[in-house]
Amino acid sequence: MSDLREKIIQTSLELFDRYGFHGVTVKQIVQQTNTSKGGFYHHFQSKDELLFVIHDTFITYVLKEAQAANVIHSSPIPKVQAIIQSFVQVFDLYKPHISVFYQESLYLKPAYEEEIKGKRDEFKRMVFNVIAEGQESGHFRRELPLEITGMAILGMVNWIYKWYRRDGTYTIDQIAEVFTDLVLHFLLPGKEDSEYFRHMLKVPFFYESE
Amino acid sequence: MSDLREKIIQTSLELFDRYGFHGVTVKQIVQQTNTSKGGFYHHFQSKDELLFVIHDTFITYVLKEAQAANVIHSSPIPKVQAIIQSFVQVFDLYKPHISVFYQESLYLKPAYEEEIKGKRDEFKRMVFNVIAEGQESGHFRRELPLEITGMAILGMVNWIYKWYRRDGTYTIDQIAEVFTDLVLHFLLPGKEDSEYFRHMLKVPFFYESE
DNA sequence: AAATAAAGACCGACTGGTTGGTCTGTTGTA
DNA sequence: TACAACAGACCAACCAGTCGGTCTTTATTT
Repeated sequence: MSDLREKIIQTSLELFDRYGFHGVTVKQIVQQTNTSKGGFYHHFQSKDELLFVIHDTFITYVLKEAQAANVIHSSPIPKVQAIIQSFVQVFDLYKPHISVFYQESLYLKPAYEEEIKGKRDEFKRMVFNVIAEGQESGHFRRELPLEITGMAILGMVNWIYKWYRRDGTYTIDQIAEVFTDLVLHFLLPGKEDSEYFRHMLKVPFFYESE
Repeated sequence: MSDLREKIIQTSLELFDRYGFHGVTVKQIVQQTNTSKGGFYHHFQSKDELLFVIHDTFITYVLKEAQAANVIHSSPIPKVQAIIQSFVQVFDLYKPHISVFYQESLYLKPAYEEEIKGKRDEFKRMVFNVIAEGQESGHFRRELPLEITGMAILGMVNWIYKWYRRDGTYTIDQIAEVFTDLVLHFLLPGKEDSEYFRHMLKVPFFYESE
């Protein structure tokens, strides 16, 4: 495959990450890449297609990782660990992709958007399934509403793109460890929750009273 | 104060929420609002100022709420409860504002950006402080790295704007209850952690071995 | 109270600069 | 010779913002 194509993607990624998709012109991209409009449009049908390609390479990768983690393990607990682990680590590998993914997905043309949405939903479904399995098998707290708990997990991980820096205090692996710890702490049933309930004004709605 | 100004903001909010800041032209805004370019630019210096106003009304509100919650309670646990509660509820009140806030903040002009950043950082600092207090007083697990834990909480809550719908399965109050439960479950030391550690491959780096 | 002045609110045709994309080439190479 | 890879001048569309002007409300003077 062409060398220029990859170079254009890399350059665009850096520019989009800093200035946003709409803050970068095709002219800027080709100048920064040392090529021309002709070069650009030889490899991409449009600026929108470039946006799609960036989205797609990222979500495809994440999906594959999750599927792998899902197959390797059988018990819900290691599954959750593996999925969170690999999911968090993606933010080190694909940070610029991810920024674009979450900031600019609104601007994907309908045809592109549909394809991305399909893969994104499949990933979400996988995460939810693992939690549901754990609840059914009794490993995880049954009283937790699946939807809310699942989105809480996706949220805390996804948000990483807003604050993670390679030269920050903690490595991506350390972050993954802490996140796994946090998630397991609220998923696993813990003894009597007396200490917890003592500080609550009322019993939360989702606790089965029986 | 003028009625038109508010009407413009409301219309813009709906349009930005659906099509993004760059997907909406001033012309569209004034047509949808039944006014004119003149009407628009009489109330706003620029399209960018409108973007700033939306950012500012939201973050100012959140900050005030957090400060109130901070003052009312003295013990860390009710503080955390109150802050999460009010923070989550904001997503019902200000959903479109928040979408714009997180999707388009990249496009704020430097002067505007600085002002927003100041308030946003102050809010973040407050959340972190509450956790730190709880750790010092022994209410919360000391081994958790403040930075990562804090960002996990901010992440799970902030992400709500991506999935919350008023006509969804759960009300915003129910979501707030579950989130409070999740957070307290990973903050509070409770359960001896044997059940948890049994499933870990190794002791996480942040556990003080003492 | 009437007349007049001044200020504020709003209108909409117009513009200057920008931008994604095109098109006609040119170069290298198999 | 044929074709892919790239160059770069060019264009039509679009868009934020302007500006001279109108209408309405408020303030000031007579």
